[in-house]
Amino acid sequence: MNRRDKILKLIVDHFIKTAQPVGSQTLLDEYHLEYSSATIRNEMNALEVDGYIEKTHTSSGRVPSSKGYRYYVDNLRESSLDEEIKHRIQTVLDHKVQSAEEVIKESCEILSHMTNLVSVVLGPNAREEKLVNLQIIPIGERSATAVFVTDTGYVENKTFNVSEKIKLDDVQSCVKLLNDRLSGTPISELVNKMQAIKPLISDLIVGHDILYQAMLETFLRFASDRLSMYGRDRLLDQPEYSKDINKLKKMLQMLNSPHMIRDITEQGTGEMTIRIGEDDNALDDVAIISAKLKVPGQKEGSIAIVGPRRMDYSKVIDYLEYVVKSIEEHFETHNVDEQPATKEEDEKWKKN
Amino acid sequence: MNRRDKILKLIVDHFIKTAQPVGSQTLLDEYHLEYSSATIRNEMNALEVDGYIEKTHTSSGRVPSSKGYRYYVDNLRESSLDEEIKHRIQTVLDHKVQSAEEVIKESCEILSHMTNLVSVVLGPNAREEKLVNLQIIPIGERSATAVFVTDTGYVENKTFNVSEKIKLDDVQSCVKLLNDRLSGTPISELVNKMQAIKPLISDLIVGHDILYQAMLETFLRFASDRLSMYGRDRLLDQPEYSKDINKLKKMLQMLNSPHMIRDITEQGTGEMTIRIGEDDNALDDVAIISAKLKVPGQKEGSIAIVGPRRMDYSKVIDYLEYVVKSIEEHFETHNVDEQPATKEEDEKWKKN
DNA sequence: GTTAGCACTCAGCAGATAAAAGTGCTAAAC
DNA sequence: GTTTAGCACTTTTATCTGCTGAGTGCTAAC
Repeated sequence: MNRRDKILKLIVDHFIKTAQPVGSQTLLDEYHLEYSSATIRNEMNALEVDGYIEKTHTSSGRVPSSKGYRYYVDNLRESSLDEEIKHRIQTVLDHKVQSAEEVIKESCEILSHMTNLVSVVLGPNAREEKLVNLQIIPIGERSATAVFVTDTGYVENKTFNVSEKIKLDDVQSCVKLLNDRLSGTPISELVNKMQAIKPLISDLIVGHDILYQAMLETFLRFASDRLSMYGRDRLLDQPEYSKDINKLKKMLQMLNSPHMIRDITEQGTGEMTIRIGEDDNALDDVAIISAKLKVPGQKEGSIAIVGPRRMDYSKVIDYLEYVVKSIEEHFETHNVDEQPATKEEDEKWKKN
Repeated sequence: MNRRDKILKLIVDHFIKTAQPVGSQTLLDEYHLEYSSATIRNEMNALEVDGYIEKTHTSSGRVPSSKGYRYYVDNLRESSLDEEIKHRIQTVLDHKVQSAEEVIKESCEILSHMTNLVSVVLGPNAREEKLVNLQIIPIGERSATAVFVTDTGYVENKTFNVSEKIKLDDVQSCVKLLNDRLSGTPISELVNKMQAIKPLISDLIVGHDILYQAMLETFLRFASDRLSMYGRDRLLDQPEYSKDINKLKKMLQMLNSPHMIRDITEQGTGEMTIRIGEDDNALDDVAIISAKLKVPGQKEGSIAIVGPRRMDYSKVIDYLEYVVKSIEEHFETHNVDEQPATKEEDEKWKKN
């Protein structure tokens, strides 16, 4: 590894650990480098010019930029799998009586616990679920129910109040428009598409915002029904959030937002997608590491780790990869429903 | 209402609204009282001597004490039911297709939303559920599973690792002790009883803390399976928590703790129990308003509102009462399974 | 190309000071 | 015997000031 890369790696490593901007002297003191702080400063300057690191103010230490993290993830990180995660996951898998759902749940809890980040699961089946039909049914003078039906037969509904009287014909044409445009849309794309349609609805009908809002909320409920999160409270232990409640609020909002389902689902080409928020982006100071999860007999699901950009990528990526692989292998080789006990296990039970 | 009460009421009212200590001048300015600030000060002094209000420091305004809140709740508050909550709950109840569980869920979401506090439900059936049997089953050299079974047939298990080898005999006698002592215990009392037994176990077995911890965690999972919470994130909007993350952490911890189930369940004589934390108490700066919920055909459940002591008691109590009563009446008069449509409703459907 | 040295920047912290919001007490007014 | 005006006193909070430490960038020498 060349010197510049080495320095970038150390900066990212150190910042991940301390959450403090890192300076040339600190780096020298901490890692006993064989060149002077001035040299490091020169390299840092170059790294900054190229956009890998940033300063928080003119005379501060450096902080990795989004680009810097990206480069780190792609080229600099070293793998880090320890025995503990292996052992804990193995314990879960050894425990035969559990369903796939339970195994996934427990694994994600371990994942969250060991990374101190939030883990999110989009259950199998849900990833490719499509909207089939949408209805708005008046159930009184001033209230109506929005109903969503998906191709897996799932129904979600939400009753809402309308403040003014809305014309039934308008509602009908609005529903027709929505069905024409949205039928067959996978739920992961639904929010995007709905946003695109919004102006069309607003032309069509008075009080469109109430209608639109209601549908969005129905969808939100719909989404959160198939999205499980573990370890949300652990965010409080991350210094970026414990020092700035507003950041925490923003983070929680985004975890609850209907866009979450898309962010988890939207995969790159590989098995694992690493999304690092850009400063100008909605993701902001957030990183999402998500992986596909294939369990035989079920459609594809996803597991993701969500946290601040300053996360231990090496650890998170390797842990997540290990967990997903372990679960997949487990369910490929074992048949969940009829579980033949191994000789070894038989003996243990007899001892009892 | 005598003058002292009036002043106490205003202090509590104002503090609930602003979360700031309230002084004599503020009170005068804000509420145009017909006596001077000096008189108010005298009364405040008396109220402080009697323990209804406190100072945060020598020359600060006053803050209601636990006793003050209590008195306020019992004697001073005025009922406050607005149309909005009635309307929103009614909308939920009008929507006939929903099960009791769904109705309760939606109502609690409304409750949380309109009070900006957390609402907690202990589902019907769960309140009187009793532990029947407890087992610890070794499933390998270094791991074991704790299993809980209740009288409703519910089973919860948790696999855990042991760091040292624990003798099987010890485990057995430990399990026996636990079963002897705990069988038939309602889940609400389980944590208390377990705590009492802890020293006995520690005499009995090496590595007892791991075992005890595992059982506690099993129970925690058990408890959280039957406890639903709504609006946890709204705590962030309460100034007491948005200014002091540690308080927030403590609050979340207590919401997650296995004691929660007891705090929600432990009822006084009436339908509604109002628990206001004492300073020296574990509840600390927390108030819990909980109500029994009886739905025909199911055992008793509970709905509770949890938040900082500084909460709008008038609103919370009346809202909660209204919601519980509405749900109960709804399920008393309506048979959920076969729903005869009223004439009025018939017509609405035909119009469609 | 590397590094020692130096001038410069800026956040953060410690005091100092002043203002604001309170209290308690006393003595006069009602 | 209350009530209240007035005043001295206390404490928090905000603002300014100066100082320190961690950092940078640049230049000149190695």
